[in-house]
Amino acid sequence: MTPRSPQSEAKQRTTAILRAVRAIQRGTFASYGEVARRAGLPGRARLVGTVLRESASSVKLPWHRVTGAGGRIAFPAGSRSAREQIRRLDREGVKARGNRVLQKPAASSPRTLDALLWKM
DNA sequence: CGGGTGACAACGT
DNA sequence: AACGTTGCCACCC
Repeated sequence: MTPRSPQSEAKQRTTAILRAVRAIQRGTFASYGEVARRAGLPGRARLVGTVLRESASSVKLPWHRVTGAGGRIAFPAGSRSAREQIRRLDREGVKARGNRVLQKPAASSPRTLDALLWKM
């Protein structure tokens, strides 16, 4: 839909990504790759990271609900950001050990989509 | 145009 | 489980 100027396209991508991130339910989490897919941008996990980094200081987002593949914390272990993310997740009932988020019993299951796609 | 980089992912060893 | 590789994509020099 609509205009196809290079910058407006970039803007649309950003919007789609932010929307996908905001849609992650409290107490759940999703990987960069999954956020990208939900935003209609399969294969652009890195873009998700880029957008989050740029939006960090300008927009309020549940950024802590975005993890690396399989629940891995993307920030360096022990870094300020990593601890902050783990603390925020913990407050929502999502526990982590080391730099890895543990699966939450009933609530979040970021695996379901993959499970369906990959018949696991 | 070419090379380096990064809040990534998948695969192999 | 921990790395190293390769594929990707957008950006910046």
